[in-house]
Amino acid sequence: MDKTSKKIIDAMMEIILERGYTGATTKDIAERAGINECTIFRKFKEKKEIVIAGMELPQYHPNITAETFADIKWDIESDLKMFMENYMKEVTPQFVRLSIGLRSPQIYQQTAPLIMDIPQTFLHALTDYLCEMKNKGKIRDIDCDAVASTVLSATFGFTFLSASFGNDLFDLERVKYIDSTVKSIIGGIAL
Amino acid sequence: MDKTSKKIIDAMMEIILERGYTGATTKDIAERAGINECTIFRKFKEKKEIVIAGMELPQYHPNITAETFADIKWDIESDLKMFMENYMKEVTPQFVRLSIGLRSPQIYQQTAPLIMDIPQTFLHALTDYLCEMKNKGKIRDIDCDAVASTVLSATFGFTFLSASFGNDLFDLERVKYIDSTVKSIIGGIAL
DNA sequence: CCAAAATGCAAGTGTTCACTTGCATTTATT
DNA sequence: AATAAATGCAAGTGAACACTTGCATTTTGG
Repeated sequence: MDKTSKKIIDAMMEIILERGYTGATTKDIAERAGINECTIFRKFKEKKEIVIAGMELPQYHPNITAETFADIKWDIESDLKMFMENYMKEVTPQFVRLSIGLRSPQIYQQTAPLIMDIPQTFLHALTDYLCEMKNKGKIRDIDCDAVASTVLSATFGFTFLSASFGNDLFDLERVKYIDSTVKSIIGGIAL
Repeated sequence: MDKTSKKIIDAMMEIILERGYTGATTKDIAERAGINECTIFRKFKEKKEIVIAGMELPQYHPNITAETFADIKWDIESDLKMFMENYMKEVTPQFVRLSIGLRSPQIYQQTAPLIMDIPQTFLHALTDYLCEMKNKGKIRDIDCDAVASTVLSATFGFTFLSASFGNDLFDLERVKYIDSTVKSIIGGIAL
């Protein structure tokens, strides 16, 4: 990846964050990248391609793979926390806001698979983990798919709502949220 | 609200669902509404106004108020289910997809408060409920804010992810998800 | 039936946008 | 130093878009 292309991608991503995909005009991109507008089209066939190329950079594509959740201790509390923490470490508020911009209908077809990949990886890893824990007899006889869905939704939901509405909605730190969520799901809130 | 304005709003909302706000051109809107383009501007000062007017219609604005969650039985299991079910009844997949379109930067400033209002109402109602349950000695001595945040996130997360990715992500019915989530949070999954 | 209001129709305006072209200049490679 | 590749510059193109105007026609309400 040459420097010029990188500058173009960076500028595009910055502006998508601020004003969305359609709000990112090639003129603006060129200005922010400090290059000439026509250079954009020497590097990329069309505007769309900038985003697609950008999403392939690790910088703009949270590195969530099976290995992200490999540090398992076979202790349900610390492991669930690890799952949630490692997800939130990769899926930053900035990426969430960016991914909203990447949902622009003009590019969604191309970006959707890459966006969906993240929850999917989380879900599979967690489901596998819970099943193993069940087999080991370390947790109750639960529906692993369903519980994994709950943890994913709780993790994604908090991440998304925090990124969208900031402290206007939640009056709660990430660490405290994870701690409380894990405790509830493990120990329950009933008497 | 006269019939013509309603037709314009309906057409606009339909197209936003399909192609987003910027993808909804006034020409398209007029065509789908079966009226002339210039009529749009006789009814609305500018394109933005169509969306704003639309969001004030109950049809396009989930009716989530304190009363939505008023049917409390003071039984933690059925009440939590009620909270989640009533949220999901109002916040349909269609509204979620629409609300993604309503995040277009050109209109987000106006639409954001109306969108944020929904999780906020849920959160307040649930926090109040949990505190009362705690005072009644019907649940453990939990952090009500934190647990309410977990339930909101789990509810919103599932709704949003389902609406976004459909069955490609979750292989799970709404009812089953709610049931499993509530059971986990109440009873825990630990031995 | 009549007047007023609403809508249609057709044409147009000015702007913005993605994308192009031809040529001059800079930068990198050998 | 010579050559080739990358970039700048300036101007432009054609299309699409939000929004307008003037006038004819239809619909509505008293």
